[in-house]
Amino acid sequence: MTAAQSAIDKRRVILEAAVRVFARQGFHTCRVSDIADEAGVAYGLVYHYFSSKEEILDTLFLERWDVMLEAISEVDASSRSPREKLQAIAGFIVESYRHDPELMKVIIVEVTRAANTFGRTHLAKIREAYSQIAGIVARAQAAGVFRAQISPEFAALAFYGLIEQVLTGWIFESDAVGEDELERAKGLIVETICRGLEG
Amino acid sequence: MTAAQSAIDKRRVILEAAVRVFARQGFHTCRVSDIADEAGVAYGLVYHYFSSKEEILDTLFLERWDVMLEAISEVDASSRSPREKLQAIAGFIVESYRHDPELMKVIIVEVTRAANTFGRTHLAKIREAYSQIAGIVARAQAAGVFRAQISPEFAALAFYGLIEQVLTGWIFESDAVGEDELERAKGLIVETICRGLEG
Amino acid sequence: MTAAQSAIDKRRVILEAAVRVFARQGFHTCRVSDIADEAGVAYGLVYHYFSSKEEILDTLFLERWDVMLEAISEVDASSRSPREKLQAIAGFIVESYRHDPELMKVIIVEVTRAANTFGRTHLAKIREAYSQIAGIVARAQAAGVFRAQISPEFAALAFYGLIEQVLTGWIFESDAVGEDELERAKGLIVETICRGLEG
Amino acid sequence: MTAAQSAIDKRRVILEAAVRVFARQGFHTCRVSDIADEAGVAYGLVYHYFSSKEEILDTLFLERWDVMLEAISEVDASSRSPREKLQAIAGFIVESYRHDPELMKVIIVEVTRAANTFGRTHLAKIREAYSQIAGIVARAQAAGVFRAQISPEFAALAFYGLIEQVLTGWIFESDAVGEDELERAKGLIVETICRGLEG
DNA sequence: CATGAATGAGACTTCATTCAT
DNA sequence: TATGAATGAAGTCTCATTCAT
Repeated sequence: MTAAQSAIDKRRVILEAAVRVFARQGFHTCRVSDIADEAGVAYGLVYHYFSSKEEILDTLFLERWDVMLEAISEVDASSRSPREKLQAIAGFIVESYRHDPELMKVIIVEVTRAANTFGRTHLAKIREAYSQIAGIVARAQAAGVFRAQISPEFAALAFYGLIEQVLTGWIFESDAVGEDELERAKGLIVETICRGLEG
Repeated sequence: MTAAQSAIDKRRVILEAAVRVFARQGFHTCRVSDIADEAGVAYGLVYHYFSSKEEILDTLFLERWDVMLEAISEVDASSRSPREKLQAIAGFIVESYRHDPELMKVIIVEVTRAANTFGRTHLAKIREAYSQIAGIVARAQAAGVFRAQISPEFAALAFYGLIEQVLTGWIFESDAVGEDELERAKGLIVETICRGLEG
Repeated sequence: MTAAQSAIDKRRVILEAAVRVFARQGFHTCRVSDIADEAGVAYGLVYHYFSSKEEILDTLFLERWDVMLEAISEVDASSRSPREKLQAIAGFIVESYRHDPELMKVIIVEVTRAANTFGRTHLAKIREAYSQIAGIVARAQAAGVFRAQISPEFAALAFYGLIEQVLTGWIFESDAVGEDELERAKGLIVETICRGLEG
Repeated sequence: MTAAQSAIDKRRVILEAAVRVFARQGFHTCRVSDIADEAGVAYGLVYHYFSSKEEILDTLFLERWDVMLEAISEVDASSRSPREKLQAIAGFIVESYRHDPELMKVIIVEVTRAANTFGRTHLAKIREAYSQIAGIVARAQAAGVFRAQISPEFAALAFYGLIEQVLTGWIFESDAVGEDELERAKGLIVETICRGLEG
């Protein structure tokens, strides 16, 4: 292993430690030293790789959010039906939670729902996701597959708000969420948003 | 004015000042002295009426949330159709925002979306609202008006998540929200949740 | 009962409440409002009768200490033998503790042993007691009843230090002190100081 | 000098500064910033080494008290006569005062005589000293060197109370205590407690 | 790269005391 | 006399960040 690789590794070790610490204690409650301890590195090293505690959270958010934006783009570019596209997006987010619940908890609880602090900072980035979803809806409406009564922007808010609320529910449920519940939710999200309660 | 009234007034003055300060600066960013200054009272008087900064926020939340829970109960007890009930609830919340946007901002941003701090504290209270909404859905399903595919709990999350996301959007929109947009949203919320995008 | 008597009573009620509160919580730890609550009077009334929290303690100490100084004077003026005089003084102090342990606790713990704060304030008054005792010893030495090797001032410190340590031991013993132990101590104090351990 | 040594030094510098500040202003009256200023270090460094102002006092007390307990143990283990043992203990304490009067002032005034606060915290530790002294007396009684009339526990209280009162007298005497007075006291303490005033 | 000692601004909370009624 | 609301100064502790080694 080269020295450069080691450096990259340490940076990654700190990021992964930060996920666990943020998930456990919350961004505001934890101290930088908690992250250093969890990573098993010295106090000051965190500041060698990141300029502030905030930058760590920013990095975690942006890395993951970009992955999601790309996933949404790919979905949108595919030849699926509108409903299948929403299905794929919901599925991707639920899978993200299944794969790394701690990271998703941090991103939702500390960023997208922390509307006044980090949410505000990343508002533009968050809205990119809404825009893409709105684009899917808009084209579905143009194609006559979705009705035009509900504006694409409103639809995007509704779709994303629903997903976020479901994830938040899981995050703060005392019990771990079962595999089958995760699987079922994927379908229900889209069923609800596309067909409604009255069905 | 009696002394007792004056006391109640000062307490109210502090609460209303806190709404403005929390809305403007955020709960964590503001200092207790900011609240005292905004209320035009001495520092210590805040602690005469409240045991901590947290208790002020708790008070604001509980006062307002109880009003909402009662409103939901009344709606539920009425003889409206399920859809009209959801319509009335969405309408009530939107009206709350129209009437006092700063208070609603504080409650949503600092409590219900601050999932890790105050949201956690008031989880049980917040879930009471979900439960009542779920009850409306459940009875609608039993009556065959709503389809049974989507569980009442999931439906409640979806309904409330949608509303919260719309309000959050308004809260962080740079422009003030127009009267007609508020009015239109009341209908769209229920239309979306009941009929879906495909409608 | 006249109005003037009522006023005197209230003052006394506050003093007696203060004894209980000081004994229970300590002078520094208790708040003026604790005293008011214990006395069943309004907050501000305490300041009607006393200019400060300190003055309450001063009053308690001076009232009781003057009684003791007078008792010592009377003993000294009597025609008893030196040893009987010391015996009478030790007996008086032990009886004071038996009669009102809370008041004695306050005076010892919060004043005479609080050497840096109130002890300092009342140093002169406390030394009056030492002086009187030293006088008894000095005259006993002049009369050849006590040996001259130990200076009267040193003897007074020894005598009073012994008594105070015994009382302090009782005060912080978890169990209440038995009647017979109190009675026995009266004799032991003087036996120890007059005859020594080697006897 | 290594970094580790430097760290230890700073901790010691703070402790020694605390002794001077506590002796001069008293524990409750001084501020943590006074200690930092006296030590010539930044405010926060005090909290780097100690978790609270209390812990500083605790450390000072325990360090010194343990030295004394050990000295008493050594004395007790020696082959001296009972009276010589008491003489050695009294001598050790008086020497402690001669060597570092400020530290002794802090320990007596702020801990052993602060019966309601730190004295209470360290009651068990303080009583260890009484117990050891009582042990010396008990064995002297068993050997027939001391008379059995006075219980060992009472004798220990008397002995320690006498010493503490003498030291307290010195501490609050306006003039510094002369070398010869210190020397003379060593003998008088034991002479008084062993032979009594009547001699 | 790595360490962790050192810095110091900042905020909450307490509570003795005053004063209008 | 009596009340208790109102005042505001003061002090502890936290912790992000810097820096010498």
